[in-house]
Parts: sequence; structure tokens; C-alpha cells
Amino acid sequence: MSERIHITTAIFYSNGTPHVGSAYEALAADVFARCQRRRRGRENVSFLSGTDEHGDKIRRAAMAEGLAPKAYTDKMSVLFRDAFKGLNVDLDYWVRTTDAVHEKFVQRMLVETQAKGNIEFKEYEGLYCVGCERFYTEKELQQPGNLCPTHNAPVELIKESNYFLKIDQFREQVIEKIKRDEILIRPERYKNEALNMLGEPLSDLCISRPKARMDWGIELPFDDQYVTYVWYDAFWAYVSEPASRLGLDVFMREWWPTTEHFIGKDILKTHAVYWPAILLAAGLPLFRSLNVHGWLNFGGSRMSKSSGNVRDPVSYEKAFGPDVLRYFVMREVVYGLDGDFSEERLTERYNADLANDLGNVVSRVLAMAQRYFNGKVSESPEIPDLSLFLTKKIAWSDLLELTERVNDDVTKELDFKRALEKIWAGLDVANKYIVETAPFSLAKDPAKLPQVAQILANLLEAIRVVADALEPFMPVTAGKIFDLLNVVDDATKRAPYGEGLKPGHQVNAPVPLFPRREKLAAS
RNA sequence: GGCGGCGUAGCUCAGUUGGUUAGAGCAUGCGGCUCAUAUCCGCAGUGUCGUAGGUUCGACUCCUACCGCCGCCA
Repeated sequence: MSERIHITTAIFYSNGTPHVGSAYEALAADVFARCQRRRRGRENVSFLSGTDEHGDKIRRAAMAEGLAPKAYTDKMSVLFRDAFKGLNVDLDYWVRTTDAVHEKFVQRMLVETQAKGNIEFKEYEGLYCVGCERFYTEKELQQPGNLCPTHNAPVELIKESNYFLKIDQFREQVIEKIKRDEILIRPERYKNEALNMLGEPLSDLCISRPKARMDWGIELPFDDQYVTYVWYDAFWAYVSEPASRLGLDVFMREWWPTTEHFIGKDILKTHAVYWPAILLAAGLPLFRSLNVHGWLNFGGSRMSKSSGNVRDPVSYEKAFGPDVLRYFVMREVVYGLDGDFSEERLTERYNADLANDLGNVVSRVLAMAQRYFNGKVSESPEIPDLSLFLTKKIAWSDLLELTERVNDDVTKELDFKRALEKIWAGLDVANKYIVETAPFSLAKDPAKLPQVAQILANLLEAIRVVADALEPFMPVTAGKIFDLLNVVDDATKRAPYGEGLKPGHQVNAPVPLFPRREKLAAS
């Protein structure tokens, strides 16, 4: 049996609508998940996402719309789920922190953690920022006036009793795990940052709120005057549903230790410091890795609601066609670094890569197959002897084992960009091969038709392999290409080069996959 | 203030343990082909590799200082 793997996006805080940045994270995780499914089989991969629906900010957002919190999050959660669905993010679990299954699970973890003596009840006086929903030390605040560094607003002095998680006891252990890559943080730059964050002793982590002040959370099983919410609550969304469905023991043994979290760099600290501590405090094993990505900016500046440049990802997918946003963010952004999104750039990529390269090469090959042989493949594909041509840049090897090499880039290096570059190198080879062999010239001489048949068999097979390698990135497009090639069974789709299309196979006439667009023709 | 990252062709970036004329894509110019979505192929470039020193037979690649941008921590 292949090793199982659990993959998650962050659990999205549902006080706003999904934007291109949240879509980016879901898309990266989705491509990763699809590559893993090809390796291990669908039944050995679990891909989870969901919405974080508790806390003061949600309650306030709901009130602002005149809705009960639950009614509000019902609406928001669907927006996220449908946005991801619209981008063909293929999830196995969609978790909501207000689901009964989840709430019950969090309560169970609280009981476990308390039984282990890792929760303490104590009075606390501190400076609290409502916007951040957290306490600050005076040193962290901007002076004068004790201003919250994030909201630039005064904090309140609050005195209350709360439940705290004693996490400093786990600090050394977490440091060791990160140093030894047992918690693998990549790209490596973020590993150093995480270790930095663990350099100082950790103060106890407050995990409750008195209902009197904030009741939109999960009631503590050992004190009905308190709720838990946001971080403590949301982390468990990675676990609650699958653990409830499969049984906690089974899930923890077979799935959890291989967990790959996809997160943004803004929540590195919570995931590298607090989350391991929360798990250890509950007596549970740790996840395998944190895959940290940067921001997706818009036209050079940070995408945020306040600057009014939030874009709805699905509108781009609709305007440009399926798979286009998927292609763009995976090709354009280096995983781990900030990237930039703009309609201009999207249009450029669309025309240069999708219309001119991918769409056109499929079109020209199928057109020749149709014109010269009525779409019939009459030779077995071979690896052409390229030494026959004078041009030296051609390497048919770019097309051999393409899927495996692309898969490695994604699963081992998180290098989505390089993976796509390899696929496009394959398209280059096909185009150069056409120019060098000029089948359209050979076809004028009936005696040379067998040669043409061989060239086209090679090219059609090359396109089939490209579609196969492209599938995790552009599932709809890959499907269209397979339809054009009239390939229906998985065995043929996934065959190594040379073992796919057979003589006698019939392919269809071309249909433009990506019609060229005028610049800035979006929306 | 402490730690770390980045600064390479007009634009976006690659450059593995220091070694021959520093690369790719896009954009630009010229030439070729006509099967194809006016697409494709070839050729041509331009770069004081942030600045100033240092180590070395030799540095984009190592060291030091400085400038600029950014992140994390305080």
C-alpha cells in the first residue's frame, strides 16, 4: 500500500469574500494534491479546506449585515466553497468550524488537554486589541498611547480570568523537530524565521473568552461560562472531520503524520509555534510540513479590502476560460516569494503561452492529421533521430518521462513554475520538429506520405504526453485535448511516450482551445 | 536596535560546490516557412552582474564596509 498523505489549505477566516490571494493558496494545494493522487492513488490522498467562522470579527460583520452569526457564515462559507469549486479545486473535505462534528471534536481535545494538566485557569490583566482579538504586551505596542501595531488604534485594559495553555514546556521539542526537518518548513528561508520566533520563552496561550464578553465560539466542556474561538478552534479544523469519520486513532496513525499544510507567510508563527504546541499538549503526533507561500499582489501593491483592489478570482476564470487563472498563478509566481497579479500580465501570458504555444501547436498538428490522413494515425510513435536536423536545440528527451519530471518538481520542490516550464519546453520541441521536418512540404509528394505519417504519429503522441503532464495544472484543458485526440481510457492517457496512440487510432478535427485576446480585454 | 533576505538585459527572473565568450521568457528589429488561432522557426542585440575595497592564478558566485528595497523579531 502506498503511503497516505493529508493535505490542507489554511482554514479561511470568513469575514470577507474570497479573493485572488486565497484562490492562489487553494490552487497551489490543489495542484500538489492532484500530483500526489497520481503517485499514490486517489484513495491515499486526503485534501482538506474550509472556513473559520467563530470570533468577534465575524460576529461584528454579521451584525453589520443584520444577520445572526450563523446565518452570516452560512452565506460566507458557501461563497468560498463555490469559488474553489469554480476553479476546479478538488477537495475531499470541506470543514466549517461551526459544524457540530467539529465543535464536538474541539471539546474532546479540550478535555484531553486538560486531563494532561496542560490547561491552567488564572486571572489575567492585559492590554487587549479588539481588532486582533488578542492581548499585547506594552513592548509590542506603539508608543505613545499604547496603539495596536496592526490597527493603529488604542487597546483596552481588560482584567479577567481565562483558561491558558501552558506551551513553553514544548518549546525545546518543537525547536528540535524543526531543526531536524521532522517538521519540514519550506522554502528554507521560513525555517530560519520560525526558529527565530522560538528563540524566546513562550508565554501561556490564552484559549478562552468569557461568554459575557464574546459568546460566538465553542463552549468549554468544563466551564459553561466560557467559549474557545479563533486560533485554538480553527487549528482543529485540520483534524476534526477526517478524525471523526475515520476514527481518531486510525487518522492519527495513517494520515496525520504525513500532513502537508499550505499556508501564507502571515500565519507562519501560529503554525510553527502554537500549532505544534497545541498538538503536543493534547498528546498527539505532529504534522510533517509547512509549505509557506508569499503574497499575491495586485498591480504591484498589496491586495486588501481597504485599498479596494480585491478581485474576485472566479470572474477571471469566467472571462478567460477555465484553467487560465490556475495556469497564470502557477506559472508566474515562485512559490514562497511574493508575486504580482495584473490583467495585463494575465493577457500577455494568455496570448503568448496558451494561445500561441499550447493552443496553436495542438491545432496545427490535428489540422495536418485531418488533412493528410483524415485523422487516422497510421504509424507507431517513435523517438525521432534528431541528428538528422541541423538545429541543435532540439531534444526530444524533453518529452520523455515528462509527467514524472513535472510531478517531481511539484511534489519534491514545490516548484510549480519550473514544472510548467518543462511542459512548455516540450511544446517548443514539437514546434521546432515541425519546422525542421516540414511535413506539410513532404505531403505534396505522395511517395513521402509514409514519412509524414510517422512525423504526425510522433507529434500526436507528444501532444498526448503534454496533456497528461498538464492535467494537474489544467484539468479542463487536458480533458479537452484528450477529447480532441479521442483518448478516453486512463491507461492510454497516462502511458509513457511511445505506448499511447496506436496505428489505426482516429483523432478529431481541431477546435481552438484558447482564442487570442486583445490586450486588456478582461472582465 | 538585533537577525535574515534581496539588488543580474527595457520588463519578469535563472545562474548548482568560485573556472573558459553571464543565460531564459516577454517586449523590440531583421530574415525564413505557410500545416496552424497573423500562429511557428532562425538570427541580432544591448548588461560597469547595487557601490567601494579585499582574498584568489581566476568571483555574479567567498570576505568586509556602504547604499537602496523588504521581511521577521525586539
